[in-house]
Amino acid sequence: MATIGDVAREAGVSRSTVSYALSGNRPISLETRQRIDAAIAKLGFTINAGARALATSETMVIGLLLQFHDDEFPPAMLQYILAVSTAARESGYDILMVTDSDGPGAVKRITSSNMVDGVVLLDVTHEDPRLDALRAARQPGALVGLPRNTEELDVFDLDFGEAARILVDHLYGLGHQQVVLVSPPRHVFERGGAYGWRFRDAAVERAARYGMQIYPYYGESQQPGISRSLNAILDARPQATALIVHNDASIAVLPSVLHERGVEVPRDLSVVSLYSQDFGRSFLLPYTAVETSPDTLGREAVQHLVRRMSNPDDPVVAKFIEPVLTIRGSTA
Amino acid sequence: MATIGDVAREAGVSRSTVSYALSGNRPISLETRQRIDAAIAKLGFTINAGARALATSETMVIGLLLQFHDDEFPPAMLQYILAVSTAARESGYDILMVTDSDGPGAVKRITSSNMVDGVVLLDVTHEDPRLDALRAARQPGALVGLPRNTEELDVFDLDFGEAARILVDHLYGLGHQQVVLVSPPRHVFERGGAYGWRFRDAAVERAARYGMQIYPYYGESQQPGISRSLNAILDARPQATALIVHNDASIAVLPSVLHERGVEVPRDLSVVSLYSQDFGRSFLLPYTAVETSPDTLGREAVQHLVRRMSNPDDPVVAKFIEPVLTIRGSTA
DNA sequence: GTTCATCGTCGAACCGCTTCGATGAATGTA
DNA sequence: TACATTCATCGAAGCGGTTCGACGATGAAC
Repeated sequence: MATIGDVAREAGVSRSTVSYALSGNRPISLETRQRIDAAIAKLGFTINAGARALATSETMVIGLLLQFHDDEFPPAMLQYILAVSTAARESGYDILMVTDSDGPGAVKRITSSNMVDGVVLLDVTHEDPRLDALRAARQPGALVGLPRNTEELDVFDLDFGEAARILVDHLYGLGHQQVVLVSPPRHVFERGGAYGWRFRDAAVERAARYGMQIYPYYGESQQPGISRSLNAILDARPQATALIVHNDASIAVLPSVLHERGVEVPRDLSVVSLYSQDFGRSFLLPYTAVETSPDTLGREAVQHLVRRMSNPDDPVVAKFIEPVLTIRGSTA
Repeated sequence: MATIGDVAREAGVSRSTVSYALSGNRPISLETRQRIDAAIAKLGFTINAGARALATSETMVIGLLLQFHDDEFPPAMLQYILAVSTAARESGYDILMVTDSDGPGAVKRITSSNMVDGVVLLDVTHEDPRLDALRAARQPGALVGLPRNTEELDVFDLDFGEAARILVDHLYGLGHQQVVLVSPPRHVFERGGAYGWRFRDAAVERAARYGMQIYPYYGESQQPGISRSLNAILDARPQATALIVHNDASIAVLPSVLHERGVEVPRDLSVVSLYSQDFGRSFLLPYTAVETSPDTLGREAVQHLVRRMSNPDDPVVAKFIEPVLTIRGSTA
């Protein structure tokens, strides 16, 4: 493999000159630059990323930390992964994807060994054990999901409270008085997935203000439990005229459950939910829903992370992206 | 950040001694080792991965190359990603996940800059343009998916031909004579996704041998086209008594399509397919199917890759994992 | 015709770690 | 007692880059 030294020799200049030509950090005469370019082409030289990282203390790699919990619906996660990866590449970074079950250990490992310049944490919980490790790290981080303590950390999430209010308002506007809410599985709440209660509490509060009846339930995450629980919920509340589903796994199977029950939307039941456009397309979900925008979220997280790498002392940001309602005609 | 030099000073030994203590490459006296351990603990030293990589020419990182095509069903891909990531970590490697739309460029970039010790290519096509880049690389690669030319390359895939034969045999054994086959979308074939025709050709050949009628169709990859095409296919072949679905997107929506048509499985129609257990669980698929084993495949690919890194001259391997039929009672 | 910048280039030091060869001490052998 | 081994450690060189300070050559300013 050709090194910068080989290029230098071939071009008849010093190594530092080649380096400057490569980085553009100092002026180089046109003629020298051309000789260097020719040498690079001739030798097929590519800069050694590791050596550059050692010299510059910049790896141009971002760590992406995620875990697959049993209580989560994998397809939903993929959209974040892809968004982060794409956004990173646009900023010149590569992605080191880490799925260790030991989250804090993984954060520690990749930060303290200097494998990455920064870290994106997906699916952050209320008391996320990874955060201490992240705070102790030299590298900055960006969180997707809202922890209890956001000190020193940049967080990005959907405004679930507002999402809930938008959906409740929408149903209230149509005259619904009895509403069932399907939340994420109980286990998500226990784990500290704050989006669960942020949404639920806001929905309950808003419904109460309107004098609506709202009946919250936990969903399930694995078949056949998902269908079973949906059926049980619907059986339990026959008088409800609307359903709010805040759970990817449940919404994905809802069409077949409703079909099986002979329930027609929106004639017999109005349905609203939260999911991304892509997710809805994969599963043919025809419901009026708040867009969860994993692509925007992933991209924002990466962009802010990259910015913070160069400006470590910028004020911390907490960005809650605004939920947008997409009307798909599943309410009446 | 503490370096190995700091540790050496703290422990009162030379840097090389610390290095040997860390790697175990030379004997170190118990007493010295303890002093070094104490120093490491006191300073919170972690080895710098970049520097080590530069010195050893081993990054302990594996590149994972994948792309999301519009004609693919994203949830299926995730299982491979997870399997590769987990297996890699078990062997002490991290994963650099690259989703560039320019596949060959991505391979070139991460290999020639020495960012990785090896590469796993997912979803390899018949004439995959990434293979030339891979062959030109110093690092070995492992392919998931079967290209036309496997020279110099280790490949891993399901034995799709055998899978087709197993399914056809199964249907034939039950007395079916008219069978509809839903293949991957046409676009997958055009792109060179060989699993499409490997399966189809074997199924057709086998059916012919038995004197069965088999009607192959392309599926679709995006809703609402998936449901529409399934309906069109079923309309076109009312006399068929069995359905073979070789397409993740189609099988995922099949339950609701059949339900909508009032078709009961297996009373009105027998259905067999190919998908992994996890996939089936996410989507509650009740069909007798061949297990696609993405976890086995991903793990095998990584393990062989790791082996090849240390033994570059081992003979090339092409491993086709044996399809296993899981009976779920969707045939009669 | 000096003096000063500016431009383009070079050499050397450094980033943090590994590894080779050398060295001195301890041990075993004749 | 002398010599050969083995053990534990050290110093220096090297991995492939970047960057700082210096320096000669130009050209501009006075």
